[in-house]
Amino acid sequence: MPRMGEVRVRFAPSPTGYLHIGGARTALFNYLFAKKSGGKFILRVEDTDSERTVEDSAEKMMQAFRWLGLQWDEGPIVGGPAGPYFQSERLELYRKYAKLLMDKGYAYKCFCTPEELAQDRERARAEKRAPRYDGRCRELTPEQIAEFEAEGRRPAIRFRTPDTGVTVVHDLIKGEVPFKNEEIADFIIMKSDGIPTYNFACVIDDWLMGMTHVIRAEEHLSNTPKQMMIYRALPAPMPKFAHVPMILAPDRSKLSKRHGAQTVEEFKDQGVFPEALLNYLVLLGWTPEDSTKEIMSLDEMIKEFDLSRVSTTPAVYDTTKLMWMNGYYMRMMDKDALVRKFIPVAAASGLASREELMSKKDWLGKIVMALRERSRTMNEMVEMSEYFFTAPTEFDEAGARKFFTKPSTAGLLRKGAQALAGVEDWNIEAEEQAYRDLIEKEGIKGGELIHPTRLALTGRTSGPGLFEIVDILGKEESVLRLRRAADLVESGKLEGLAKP
RNA sequence: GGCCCCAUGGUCAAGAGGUUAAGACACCGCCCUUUCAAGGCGGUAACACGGGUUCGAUUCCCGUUGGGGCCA
Repeated sequence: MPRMGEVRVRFAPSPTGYLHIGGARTALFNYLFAKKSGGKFILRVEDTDSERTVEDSAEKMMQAFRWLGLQWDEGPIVGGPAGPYFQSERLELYRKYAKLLMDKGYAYKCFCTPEELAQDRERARAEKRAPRYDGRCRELTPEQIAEFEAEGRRPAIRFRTPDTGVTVVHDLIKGEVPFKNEEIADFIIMKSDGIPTYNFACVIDDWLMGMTHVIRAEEHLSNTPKQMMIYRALPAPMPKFAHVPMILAPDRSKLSKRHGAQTVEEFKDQGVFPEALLNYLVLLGWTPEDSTKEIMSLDEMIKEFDLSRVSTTPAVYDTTKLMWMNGYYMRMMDKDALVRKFIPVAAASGLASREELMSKKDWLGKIVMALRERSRTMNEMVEMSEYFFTAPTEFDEAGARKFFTKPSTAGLLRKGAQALAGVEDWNIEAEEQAYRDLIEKEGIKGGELIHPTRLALTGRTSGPGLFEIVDILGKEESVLRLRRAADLVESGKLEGLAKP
């Protein structure tokens, strides 16, 4: 049994696909609220709609939670005292309580077929009336019921809503939200196939699982009075409700597949760090008391989280800021951590084998530190590191036009190669000194040698400091690439090698 | 269509009757500099509209418009 007074909250996804960022944010708020109050965070899978349930989806979502570091206290895999945590395994429970509500007169059998109901809705729409159930099966006599059943019709079960009065939701975020009972038509709690509807299963589970607070997306606010009616009929203690504003796509519409990256998994695949994603998400709809403080660890979020500071305004997510934040986390990360994260991504991209990478950790450390301030995601970093692993076969077009067209450049590159070849003790200072000496001897500006050298070494015009590159590449490779580039410049055959 | 929620810069947002209306991202400029970043400094940019209430409304109330949600 749950401890008396223990806070219990849940995140209850429908396994219809991947965990999207709106769901992740709602789950995060629940998690923070639970941890802040020393309570339990429960995961429940709402998989009663078999048509919409996607194979493996629940597993994928759980993986996403694990990756984010949001471990649930009760739920699938870990179990718990209030299980099972899959709704599909709780059907008997819903049937039992639906019967109880019928016995008490709060619910009744409805024999209207989905087709008939659809027709009614159609007609209502045509007549510009609110489509709502007219209560036609409300007062069926036992004889009529027997007759329908004799015809083989399977009834749905409807909840009888009050005709008068007001149901007010005392929402922890929105405040008092009143709904006129007359606006709420009798609604189905069990479909004719014996499957509960969302509103019903949700109440039965939240009740039986001992939820003290229901923190969920605002799209459920309009469903809440119906759920409250069920709690009262059961009767069951009512949890406190908190509806968090939605996260909208950049065009201000509801998040959907056509809006590009918006699932946790996609961000993971882009090389976004879980701590950065979490940090970004927590700021969507919530600010700590010191609103200038944006960078927060999960522990700090737990310490500072407060439902009263959750905003009432829907938020549009902005991947630009997420990317900035990820870059910030990257810059804060130390060498070893970066190397650890770099290896799997680099291996997956085919830059080098995992084994090879594992054997060159010191060398990778230099790469990672050179690129740390220039990349926002691990994927970007790996992409930028390419030339450390393979000599460039193409050269930036604008760069080649600028730095590889002067005939004197070839000679300069050769002299540069020679200078580097002469460096005894291979370290950044010595390498730079060799180049500086050459620059002085030639009486040229630093850039005249440095820019063509960078292009020769990397094929690119931007990147880490030249001597960092030279140092990482090593003497032999640097000299080789410089000579090869010199040959190329001399040949004048830049066509075909230029990358547009 | 009915009901419900929401409305501060391009985005996230603070503010809760009297403020030069914070901060962050993005953008622009300057500095630093071998490039690109990072960093530093500075800048452009907002209270949707109309009525009230009030000595005074971004802030409170009503409406309009717009967006979102639920009924589906």
